[in-house]
Amino acid sequence: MSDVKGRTVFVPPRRMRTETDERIAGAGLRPTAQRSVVYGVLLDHAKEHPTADEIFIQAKAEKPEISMATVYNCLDALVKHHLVKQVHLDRAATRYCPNMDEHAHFLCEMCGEVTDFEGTAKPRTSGFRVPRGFQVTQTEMNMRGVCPECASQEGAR
Amino acid sequence: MSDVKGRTVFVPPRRMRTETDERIAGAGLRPTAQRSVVYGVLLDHAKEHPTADEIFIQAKAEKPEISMATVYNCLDALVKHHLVKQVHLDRAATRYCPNMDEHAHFLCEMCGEVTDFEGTAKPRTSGFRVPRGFQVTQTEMNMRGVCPECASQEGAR
DNA sequence: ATGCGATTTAGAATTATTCTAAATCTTGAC
DNA sequence: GTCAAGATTTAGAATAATTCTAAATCGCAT
Repeated sequence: MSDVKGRTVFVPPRRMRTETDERIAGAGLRPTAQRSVVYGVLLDHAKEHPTADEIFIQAKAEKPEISMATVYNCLDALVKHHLVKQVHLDRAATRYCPNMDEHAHFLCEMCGEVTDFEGTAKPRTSGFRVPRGFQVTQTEMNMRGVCPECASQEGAR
Repeated sequence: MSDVKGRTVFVPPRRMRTETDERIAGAGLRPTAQRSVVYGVLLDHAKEHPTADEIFIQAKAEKPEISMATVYNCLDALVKHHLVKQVHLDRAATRYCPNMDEHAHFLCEMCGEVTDFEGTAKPRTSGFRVPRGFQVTQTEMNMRGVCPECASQEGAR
């Protein structure tokens, strides 16, 4: 491993390039190049809550051989290992979210953008009665309405 | 309108048979036979949160000429007029819920059953920060875990 | 070096849903 | 009541997202 002048240079194997691989490995998954790219793309675009399709396009830019099936495989693996959440707000394509802190999702019904709202909802304090015997392992709060950008456009008309 | 003996008999037109039509009309929709059947089926099976497919099968039993497209049309109309809610808990077929009281949905990850949990979650008190400028018109709380039946089966093994 | 299970891949298959265009129904004007 | 106009329904085709399949490839453990 050396450059043209003969000096030894550290060329990190793609698989160790970033923190992504450590997180993938830490979750008990083999950190393959594809998983790394997919997770990386998702982390870079967390705000946008991209769909598999959108992730595929970005991933392809970094790694042209990647296939759609692999994007789905990787996303499934990441979801199973709790690095990523699926977001289902309507019947449109599933969106993916790498923010594992508890938060709500807000869907703007005018522009379709999804925004994270920070906070937590303990089943107990949320205002819902959890009947005896039900074991709740995950809660998810979704809201819909109009985002500030769309609201101001509305007002302007 | 009379029976074989010549006596006058009240044969209610299908469209006025039940309260369903009044509710449909009340929501500003023309109460057609199909809408009535679809809404009726949904009300009768509210607990099961049926899919369009399941509703189609039941509706077909009552009205054999009904088509799948019509079931979708009717459901869309009912949703638009706030008589029915769509439930999207995962990528599986959309489920429909005629319970318009605020409530949470619980999905059992073992058997797939959906259960309603009563309660309310005001966006403000829910524990989530709604940033200034966002207008929230609807909130929905979803939980997942194990239902009592599945939990006891688990324990028994 | 070699074999084995895990992963990736292209493309086919599936599934839920939406679209299309024609037929039918309903309503309101006359 | 009759008729036109618009709404609704219908069968079937089309679409979109996802899953499946079987073969190729990878990468670790021997």
